[in-house]
Amino acid sequence: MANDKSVSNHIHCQNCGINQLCLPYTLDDSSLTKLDSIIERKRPYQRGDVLFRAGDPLISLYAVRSGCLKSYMLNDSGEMQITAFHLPGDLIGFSSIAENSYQGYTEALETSMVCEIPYDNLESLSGQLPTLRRQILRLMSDEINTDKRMLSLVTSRSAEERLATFLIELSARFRKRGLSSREFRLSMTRAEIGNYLGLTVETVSRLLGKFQKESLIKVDGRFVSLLNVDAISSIAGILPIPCQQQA
Amino acid sequence: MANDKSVSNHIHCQNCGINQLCLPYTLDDSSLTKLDSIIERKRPYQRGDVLFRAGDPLISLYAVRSGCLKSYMLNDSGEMQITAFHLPGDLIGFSSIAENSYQGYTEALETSMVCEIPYDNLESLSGQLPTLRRQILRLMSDEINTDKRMLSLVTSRSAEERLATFLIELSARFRKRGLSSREFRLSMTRAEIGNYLGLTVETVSRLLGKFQKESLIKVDGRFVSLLNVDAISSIAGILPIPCQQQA
DNA sequence: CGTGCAATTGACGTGGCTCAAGTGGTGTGG
DNA sequence: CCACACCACTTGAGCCACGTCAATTGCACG
Repeated sequence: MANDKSVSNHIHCQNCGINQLCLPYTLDDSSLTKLDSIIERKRPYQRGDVLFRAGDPLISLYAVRSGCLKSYMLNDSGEMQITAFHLPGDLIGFSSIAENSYQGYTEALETSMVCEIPYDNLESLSGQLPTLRRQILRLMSDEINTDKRMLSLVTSRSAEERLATFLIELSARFRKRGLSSREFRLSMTRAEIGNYLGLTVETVSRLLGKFQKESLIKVDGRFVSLLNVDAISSIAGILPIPCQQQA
Repeated sequence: MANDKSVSNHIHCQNCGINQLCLPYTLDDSSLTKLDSIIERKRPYQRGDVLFRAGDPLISLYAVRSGCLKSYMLNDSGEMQITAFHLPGDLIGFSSIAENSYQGYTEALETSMVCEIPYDNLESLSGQLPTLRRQILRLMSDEINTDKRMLSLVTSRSAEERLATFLIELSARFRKRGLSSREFRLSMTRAEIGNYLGLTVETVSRLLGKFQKESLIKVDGRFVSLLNVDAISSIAGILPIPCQQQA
């Protein structure tokens, strides 16, 4: 409990299985060593543990090594709005740079390992390493893109389309990480999925049931198998016959 | 029509009225001169003119000098989803860095002047100028933040709350630019507002009428006056008594 | 003066929310 | 080992905010 110093000194970016999804991508050995030297690795976070809260001064960005976390904001009425689920390789905290303080909360959904990257060190290191600088920009740009696509999803698509998109994108993220894209375990509750997609728990539950009845997926609690990826994709808006309706 | 070379050589970042909202913020004179030297300024864009299209290779970021523009994406069915309205000082194109190609469309809503900032030049210049580098990160971080707040707005707030928030935020952006925050002209149509907020034209029109009937605003075509900013803010969710409901 | 788009307004339909009840799994304490 | 509490999840019934469809008006432009 009191032990808060770095553990697992044998873990380094150099031998991290997901480094090509993370900051190290494209870095040469010497740059990688420099980056590795500023990163701190701590004990795992347990379900419900909070990495940071809105208003806390920005100290570090976080890179997910293992597990799953959620980021959320609280509005003026204290209601939670989940803005992202984080998987291994994801970087957390970009939204906090502008104000130099965290703009929301990040919390572990299950036992998770994260790397802490002191922001000031990263900032000055990026001055020396052009590839690191470019990778930071790439990752931030990517987050902007993801947010815009998410915006498009929730402003104009039906509940069914949103959930199908959620499943397909989660599946794709697992594949990128070398995990099964056809069968996986949801780290988040139905309520959290609903909150993220702008739906209620009941709607999420009903739709998962519907998808199962239509043999698109198989659901067993938190475990999901995608039985008909093409059909789910087509519901998600990657339509097979998109321009059939005509003048 | 064919004249595509830089005009208005007398315009420089140094004497630009909105430079403290834009990239130059915090730059010293010598850095400012360097930045200014890589920026190109072209003829104004007219309503409907497109700056870039999804898929075009990323050449430049754009800074708005005057006017108003919209950014949008097209989904697989070809439907437009507006992701941002841009006012003077805004930077456009951050979402395109990751893939090195534009990820959506940007189009002028009215006659607009923009500064074109060749991305490769900006990238290498940012290696020499730490303040410029930090400002880019700040602006990108800010955009991520704005998108997350927008996400929160459309996933969980009612039509009335969304429109009120839209009016309040637009008002705040005008104030920042030294314009009236109480009376302004909308550059976008009702349909564009609705598209942005995830509502239909009809709903936007009805709500503007309702707000007017309640003496919160006065509407005359594209001209809007905010008569009761506090009341609109409170509808927007900046509630006067946010924690009154208790256990 | 006619054409066309933006905006308004009304009538109507419905997707997804709300409320409510019930089930199942899991951890805890007796 | 069981009893109980708690939480995640499911399922049904009813309702309402907002979308859809349609008609009308107003304004700008050629």
